[in-house]
Amino acid sequence: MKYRESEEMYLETIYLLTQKSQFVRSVDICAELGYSRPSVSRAVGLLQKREYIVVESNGNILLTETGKQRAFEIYERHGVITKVLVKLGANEQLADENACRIEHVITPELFEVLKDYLNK
Amino acid sequence: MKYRESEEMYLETIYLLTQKSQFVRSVDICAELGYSRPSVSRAVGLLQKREYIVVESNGNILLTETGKQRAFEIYERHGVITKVLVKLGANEQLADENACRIEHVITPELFEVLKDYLNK
DNA sequence: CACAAGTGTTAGCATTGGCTAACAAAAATA
DNA sequence: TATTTTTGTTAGCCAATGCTAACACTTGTG
Repeated sequence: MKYRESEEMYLETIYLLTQKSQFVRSVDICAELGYSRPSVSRAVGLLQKREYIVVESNGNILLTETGKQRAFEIYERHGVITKVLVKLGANEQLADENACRIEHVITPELFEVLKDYLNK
Repeated sequence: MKYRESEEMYLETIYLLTQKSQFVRSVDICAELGYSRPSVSRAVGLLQKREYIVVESNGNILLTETGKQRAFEIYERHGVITKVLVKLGANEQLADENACRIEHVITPELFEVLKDYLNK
C-alpha cells in the first residue's frame, strides 16, 4: 500500500553499516536509528521475509543481491538529493536532513531529472 | 508522532475545493482524493476535533482561521516546490506530482531556502 | 563457576490511515 | 406520494510502525 519508508530506512542503514564494519547485527541498527530492539527485531524479520537480507546463525546481517540493489538505489537518491539541495542554497546539514525525507517519496522520473541537473 | 501527511492532504484538498465552489461536502473530498466515504468521514471528524474545520448542519465544510492558515501553508509549499522542480528541469505534471509528496516532508528551513532560490 | 551484561524475541499496546459492509437520513425523481 | 439515489456514519478489518515489559540465551568478567 504505502511506499514503506521505514523499510527503506532500514535498508539504507544496513547498507551504510556494512560499508564500515562487515559485521552488522540488529543492535547496531538500533544504535544507528535510535529504535528499540523489538522494533528492529521485527523489521529485520520482515526484511528477511521479503528477501532483502539474510541473517546468519550468529546474528550477522547480510544484504541479498536484491537488497543490495535496493539499498544502493536509496543511498544514491540520498546523495543526489543532498547535492541538489546544496546547489539550491541549503547547507550540508540541512540538505542531508531533508534528503533523508525526500528520498523516500520522489518518483524515479524525478530522480532522473535531478541527476541530469547535477550533471549539466 | 508522525507528520500526519494525510491530514495535510485533506486540508489542502478542502482549501482547493473551497476556491472553486464555496460549497464543499465530504463527498467532494472523496471525489477529489479518490478515497471512500467512511475514510473521508473519519478524517473530517478528526479535522473538526482538531479545530481546522467546521461542519455546518447541511454538511458544508468550512476551514477555520487556523485551518485556513495551515492549508494555505501547504498550498504555498506545493506551489514553491513545483516551481523549483520545473526550474530544475521537470515538466509541469511531474513537478506537480512530486511536489505533492515532497510538500509534506520538508522542514521549514528548507522551504525558506527554496523560496530564496526562486526569488534570486 | 556464577552472576551480570548484552542481544534477540514474544506478547501486546497505540496511532495512522486506508477499506468494506451495513444502516440511516436526506434529496431527487418517477 | 413512493421509490430510488445520494450522502454520511458506525462497526470492524488490516498493515505499517513505533513502544514497553518480560523472557531467554549468550557472552564476558570477577
